[in-house]
Amino acid sequence: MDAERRKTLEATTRWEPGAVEQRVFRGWLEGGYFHPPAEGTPAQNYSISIPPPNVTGALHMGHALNGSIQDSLIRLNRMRGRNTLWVLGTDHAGIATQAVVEKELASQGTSREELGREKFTERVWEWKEQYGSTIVEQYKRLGASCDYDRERFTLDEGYVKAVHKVFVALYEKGYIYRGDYLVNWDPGLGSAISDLEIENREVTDTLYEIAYPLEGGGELVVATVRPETMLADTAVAVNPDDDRYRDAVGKSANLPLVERPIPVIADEHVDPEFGTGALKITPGHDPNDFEIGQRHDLEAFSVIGEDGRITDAAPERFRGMTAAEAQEAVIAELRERDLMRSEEPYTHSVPFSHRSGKRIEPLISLQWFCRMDELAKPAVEVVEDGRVRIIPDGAYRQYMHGMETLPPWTISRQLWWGHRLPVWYRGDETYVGEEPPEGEGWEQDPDVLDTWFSSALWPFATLGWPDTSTAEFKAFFPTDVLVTARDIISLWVARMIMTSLEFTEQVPFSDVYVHSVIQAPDGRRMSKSLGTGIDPLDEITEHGADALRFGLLAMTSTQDVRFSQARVQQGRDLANKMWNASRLILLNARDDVEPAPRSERVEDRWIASRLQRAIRSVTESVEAYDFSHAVLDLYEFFWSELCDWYLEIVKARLYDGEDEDASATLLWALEQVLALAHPFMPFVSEEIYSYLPNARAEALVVHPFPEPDDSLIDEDAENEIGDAISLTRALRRWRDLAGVPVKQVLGARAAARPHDLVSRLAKVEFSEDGGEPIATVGGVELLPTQGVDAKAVEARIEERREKLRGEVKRGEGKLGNERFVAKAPADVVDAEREKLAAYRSELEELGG
RNA sequence: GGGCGCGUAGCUCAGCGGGAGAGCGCUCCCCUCACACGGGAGAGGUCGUUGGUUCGAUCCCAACCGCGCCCACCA
Repeated sequence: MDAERRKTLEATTRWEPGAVEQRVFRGWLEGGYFHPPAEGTPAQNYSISIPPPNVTGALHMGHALNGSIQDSLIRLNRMRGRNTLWVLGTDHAGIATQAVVEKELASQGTSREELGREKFTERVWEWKEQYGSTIVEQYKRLGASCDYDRERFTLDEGYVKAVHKVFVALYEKGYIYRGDYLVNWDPGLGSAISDLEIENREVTDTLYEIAYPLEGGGELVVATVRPETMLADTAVAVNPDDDRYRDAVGKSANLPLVERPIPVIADEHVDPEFGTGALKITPGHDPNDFEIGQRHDLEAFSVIGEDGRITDAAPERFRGMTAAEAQEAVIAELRERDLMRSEEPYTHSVPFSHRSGKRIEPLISLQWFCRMDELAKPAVEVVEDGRVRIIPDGAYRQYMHGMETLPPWTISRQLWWGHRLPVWYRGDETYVGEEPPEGEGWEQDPDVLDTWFSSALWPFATLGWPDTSTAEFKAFFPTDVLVTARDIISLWVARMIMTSLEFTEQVPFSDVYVHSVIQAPDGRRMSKSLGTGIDPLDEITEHGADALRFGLLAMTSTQDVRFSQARVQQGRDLANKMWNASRLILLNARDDVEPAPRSERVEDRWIASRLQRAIRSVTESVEAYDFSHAVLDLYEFFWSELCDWYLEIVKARLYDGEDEDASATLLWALEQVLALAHPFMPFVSEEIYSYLPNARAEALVVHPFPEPDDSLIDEDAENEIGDAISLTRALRRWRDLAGVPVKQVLGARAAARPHDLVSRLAKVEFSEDGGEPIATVGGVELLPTQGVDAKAVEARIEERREKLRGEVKRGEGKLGNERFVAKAPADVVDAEREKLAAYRSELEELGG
């Protein structure tokens, strides 16, 4: 180490992530470590495609956790020498992006309509060029080792080809079709949306009971919260087993206000217990009614149009009203004609658009759909037979559950930003093809595809598909693992599996790891609009990327978790600890020794052995996607075993400068533990690594990941040092309770002299001096010493005796139980006997 | 309504058949030449309730009480 760097190391007594992280990251980029050659086979290589963030997005806590996990896996495998690719890219996010740009236009006093479609999409592209890389830059701050030279976008040229090919192929198979069906109309967006983009909210409406006069006298009373939709009623349904209405079935009712006869039908769906047991059927505005209508061959039409106004299908006097106005008018007329039977407040859940937040208006609309059943079947099979593993179990069950019923997917959107449907019309003709049709007069369908349609192709479309001969596709597809959160299992994960099987005949990834959703500290959803969001970039600025990564990994589990600032601080503290422990080693170790575990001294064998166990447990945890234990085991080893014990033990030998073993062992252990930590805390570990003498690799990012070496496991050394640690702690406890000042050396005597470290760390001086001991701690007799508070000593001893009496009693009771001795496993009984014996002898040592 | 999961130290969470753990917080002592983002010592829990299985249950089973999520929605 040159003098300049040495000075820096000496002067920097705290890990200061800010400037260092940026510098280290530049070094990685310049080294080209994130940009693997497209060579080798998918089996040899390791690859992950990132769940593409929205171009409009900013890094939130979910991305930060998601990225931390993927980066840990990517770095681990890169260090294992595999050709490793983390595919980066962004999603064009139709609705979100269009909304952002429209907002910008509004502030400039213009609008999408004013610009026209072509100009508008140009503006969106401009916006994308200018701001689209924001989130990508934010991933860099997290330390994400994505391949920034292979960034993809769901609307780039090659990707468009993939989308068209898939659309056309599914159309030709008959899975994709166009038709008039009931869809979820989002009035805020002015577009149809899919079932998966809906959330249900509790709403209090008024439940109206309305009388429908029956043919030949009498009436049927139906209940509804949307009286205006009665204008589109095509039947009244009752349960076939409902005696009350047996006679009515088959008759016809007169639809009030419209004065149109509608049949009374019997259908299982009707719950006789609810309301009056009679249900008005409106196939044009209610999903259940739509189904019932299909079963009974009823006409389906909407009286509320896409513009939210009453259509010509309704009686003239209502036409052109908004739905709300129509509701008032309908209610007024019903009251006037004395057909309103009751009005009660009613709380129920109602669909709202995830996108615009507006209440969904189900209505009949001409849209494109994709049937899912055929695609779903193989996607269930590959998960059942283990070709795709979904971890943890809960997520597996959710996946399976979600696949049970898959209604057709509405794939067309009435937007301008996105993949335009490869569909052209001319008069009654429809042309579907990857290229525009020949001839005059064709008009392309104005709609674009649901963003998830293109996302569903992500793992293979990003690698060159439909061209399966690209080097990237051949080297990296299928990918290894998909890392995501629970909320998009059905929306995205399932569809990727479906399309991949359909078009590449391979699974897109062999593992799906589903991680926690991070909630706000108070347990609510973390969201900007609720004001509960915590910005990961603030955490990075304040505590460093390593701290945030550690914290998030330590938090995550198989269920949702609350964000814990304390865990991030724990990560920050660990980074600082790593930095400082390394300073101690690097500034004092000899640089003329070969880093290697030395076996002369028991404590050197001990740390080597403990390190192997740490490597094993950390490795096993990551491989099982148990990041929290991986990172906490690393913490425990580093802080407690390496720093608190080993460094304190070897310090003197290190300062001494003569001892080669201490330097060799320490430098070796440091290199190993830095490598072990690197996937999780890449910045500190890389920075420290740059100071190592005799470093094995040009950078830690490509240093071999440590593998546990069983030949270094030394149980004798572990026992010996373990005993010494226990004794040291017992002596320190005694000292504290007896009020002996920290600096006061205690005189002591022991039959078998304990390890030197006890003497030094517990400040005890062993001698052969005679004299009556004032206390016995773990076989060590403590001699009278200045500063001992005799009363405290006696109190403490009595306290211990009391505890021992209790333990002895407990042990005797247990062993006195014949059934325990007879039925419990022998080793359990033996252990109980040993414990009892130990307690008895210690109690005796303390004088009863 | 169906499915999944959770109730363990003041807080956030591990543990899941043989004597309760971590981080933070709290108390006491220490600015000891790597680190006060530090070191040493400690207090704190009838492991939601009630039954059951077992020699033994925080851990398995059942019921109940709270809480969360997902799916389907009885108008």
